[in-house]
Amino acid sequence: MKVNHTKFAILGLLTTGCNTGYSIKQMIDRSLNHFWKISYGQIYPTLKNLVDEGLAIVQETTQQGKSDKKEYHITRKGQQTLQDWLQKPIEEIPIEKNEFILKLFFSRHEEEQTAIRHMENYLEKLQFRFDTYTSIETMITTALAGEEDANYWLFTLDYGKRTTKAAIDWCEDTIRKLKEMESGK
Amino acid sequence: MKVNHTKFAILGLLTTGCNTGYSIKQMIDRSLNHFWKISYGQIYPTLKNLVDEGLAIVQETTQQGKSDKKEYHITRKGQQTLQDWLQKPIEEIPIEKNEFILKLFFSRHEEEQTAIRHMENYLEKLQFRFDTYTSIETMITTALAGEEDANYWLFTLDYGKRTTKAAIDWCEDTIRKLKEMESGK
DNA sequence: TGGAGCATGTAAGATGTTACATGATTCG
DNA sequence: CGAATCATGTAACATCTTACATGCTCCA
Repeated sequence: MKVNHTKFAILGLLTTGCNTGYSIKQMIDRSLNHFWKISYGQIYPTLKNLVDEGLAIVQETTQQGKSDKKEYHITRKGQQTLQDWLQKPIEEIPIEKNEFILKLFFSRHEEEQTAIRHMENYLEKLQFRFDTYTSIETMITTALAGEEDANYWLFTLDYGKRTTKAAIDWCEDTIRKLKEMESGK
Repeated sequence: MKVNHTKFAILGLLTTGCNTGYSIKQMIDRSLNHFWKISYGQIYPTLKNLVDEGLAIVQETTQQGKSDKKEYHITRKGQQTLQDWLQKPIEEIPIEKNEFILKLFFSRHEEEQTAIRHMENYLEKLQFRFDTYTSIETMITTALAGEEDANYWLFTLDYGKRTTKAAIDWCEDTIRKLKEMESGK
């Protein structure tokens, strides 16, 4: 029995004030981006499915002038479904498919110089990511102090920050080791 | 232009002494498991493609008694292709799709008690993973001291250990915070 | 007037998993 | 003798990405 987590991600987002496909996508890109991502190609069909299954309802707003807009709202049945999913503990820790680490694994076929350059490139990206997390954190702490969700959002961000920090430290140490390997030849 | 990393993972494994679909799968499950995984449903067709593209050759061993066994070996062209891929720096850090963090994000719909239980379950799994890394590390350090690949394998393991350790620390701290939230109600 | 943002959607293809089918050997 | 391990493979399905198509509003 396999569950479609994407469906639940969208169902969950309907409870956070996002109620159009567009705003769901935005929320994902801005806040869930470090542990989940979904494309429009999944969002719109899934939204339709949710309505078909009675987990959400849609109100089509065909306003004057303005283009069509579909507002989705979670139903009681949808809330129950979300609850059930939340209650269920996860079975396995996910495996992060990491192209960079994969390349590193085979790097004896490369020169140390190249490996070092790639490592520095990766480090830069990690630092950028860390800074992004920090600024989102500041934003949540200041702007959403009262929001009920805020605590949990901060937990997930903290997770992102800590694992990224660990990766940054690893990068720095590994660059050092690679430089030693190179000079010790 | 999208590259099929799986193809390169298999090509790379052909250079580490794995030369049957079965042994490739084993290596993936035992050593690449923390940053890459591939099912048989991908391995065998990919191996066939590699041969079609001239990146590998196959020697069919139809031994007496024993069942068929296909030994794959990388060709010079395959080595070049692997090299080219290794040279190319990655464009983006991967996003780890994490079901657990996704659930946590929506956890205000749950009771703290439940969240704590889930957290403890996750922590346990992380600790198990960490221990696995440690034992693989010991194995590589003792058994493969001379192996050319060993250094790079240890780097990737260190990455796994450090990020897992960071996640463990985060778990412990977050459990503490959740307990405070609960008692402070 | 042109670009950014708001807004919805689909079709084709890439990618990956699961379940199934088969059969030999080895070890307890 | 039965279970585990070695060994290869496919078909159906699930999942996800990319490219495309459309059209509005607001602002510089």
